[in-house]
Amino acid sequence: MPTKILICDDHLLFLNGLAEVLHKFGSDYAITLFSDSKSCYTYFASAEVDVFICDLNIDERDGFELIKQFKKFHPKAKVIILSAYFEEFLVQKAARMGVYAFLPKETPVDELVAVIDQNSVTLFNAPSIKKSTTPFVEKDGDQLKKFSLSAQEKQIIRLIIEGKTSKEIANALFISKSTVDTHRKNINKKLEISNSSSLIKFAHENNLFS
Amino acid sequence: MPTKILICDDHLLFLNGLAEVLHKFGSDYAITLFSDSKSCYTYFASAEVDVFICDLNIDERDGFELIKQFKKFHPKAKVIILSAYFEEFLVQKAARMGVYAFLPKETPVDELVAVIDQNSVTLFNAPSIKKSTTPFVEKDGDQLKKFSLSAQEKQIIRLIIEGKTSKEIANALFISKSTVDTHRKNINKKLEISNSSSLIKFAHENNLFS
DNA sequence: CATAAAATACCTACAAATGGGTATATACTT
DNA sequence: AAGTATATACCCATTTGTAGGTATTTTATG
Repeated sequence: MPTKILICDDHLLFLNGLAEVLHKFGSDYAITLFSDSKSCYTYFASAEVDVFICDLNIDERDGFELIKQFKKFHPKAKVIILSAYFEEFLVQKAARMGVYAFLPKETPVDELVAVIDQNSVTLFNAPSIKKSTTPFVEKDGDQLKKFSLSAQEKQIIRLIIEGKTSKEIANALFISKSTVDTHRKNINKKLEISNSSSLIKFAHENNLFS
Repeated sequence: MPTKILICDDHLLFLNGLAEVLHKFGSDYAITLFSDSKSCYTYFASAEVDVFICDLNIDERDGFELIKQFKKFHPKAKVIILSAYFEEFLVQKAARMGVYAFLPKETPVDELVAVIDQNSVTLFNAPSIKKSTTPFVEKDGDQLKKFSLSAQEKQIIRLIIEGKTSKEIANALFISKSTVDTHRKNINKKLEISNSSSLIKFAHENNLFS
């Protein structure tokens, strides 16, 4: 009996490519593909699935939400996240949700196949995962410590610098906009500033990013 | 004679998948793969390449730099960027560098194959790219410099970067706040952005000041 | 001179950010 | 056990920014 694999990723080239690669290098797989979360949702509500492979950003939506829904229908299926990002909080959240594996997209094919086929492996300590670099933290601890910004605050600063709005940051971090606003408030208070341009200026002057 | 394609992307699964898919759905291709920029660089310095497909973020490095080096050795080759991001300045920069196509990773396979095989098509107005409406690009590669900012606009950008509010800028320049708002509006329209963080990001990435 | 570009300024409306407060739960430290 | 820090989330009100429109004046350029 083939292993029923469901893959959802809005990057079509990746989606098609992954399917090809799994067919070629994998075992006996029956693979179903979706490039949008909606049709994917309606599918897994009515079909058998052994392994669910998905990205975290599918058509601007929360991949975790999709996984949560998926697990209602297939509590015993393996869920494998293939993500390009390795922020700590993403991995932690995935682990809390009972996700089977959190792998980077630069995972070798044979490793992915092994994760799909084998049942014993623990998957959150894959070698690739250790690369996870958090831009602010390791820098010059001195200058930053006097402002004592928390990890989450730094994370939010980074997203502000990238041009994200509070709403977008909330979605990216899976928290409420209210919480983002609270963090921004605290950040501004700590740094004694009153707008995001000054925040970015501060970040530049303190070499917060490479 | 096969089309010699060189692909560089640090997402191994994507890299392998893309190669498989091109072999299956494409024409006569000779495909070479690299997952890191260094070995890729040494390769294209000594081999023939017709089409160079790459990502913009390869092992934390600037894909543009890699492309620049590539074009020294293969000025006539097609360069195709497959990116997950469509920030305006990225597309602009790519066009200025003479990149042949800037496609999203969610491009259908047949479309990518068409871009590789055909020579007549202009590739910045591929259907997929229209999702991120880019007026410059549709008007051919020439008018890309058309985001020309006036002196006053640059002056205002400078003050925004310094953390000034519109009211403060108005006082500093002895003009009305309404006028400052109008300028900001025009700036955002020209740069196709919608908040000041993105403006600052743009300014830094294009070395407007420094 | 005529025309285009730039700079000026206002109106309306809505979105986003800021700053004050409160509140709960958790985690870590002393 | 008590205190501190952190993360979460909401209330309120105000300020700031964004985006559409229109319109006048100045400047530059062919």
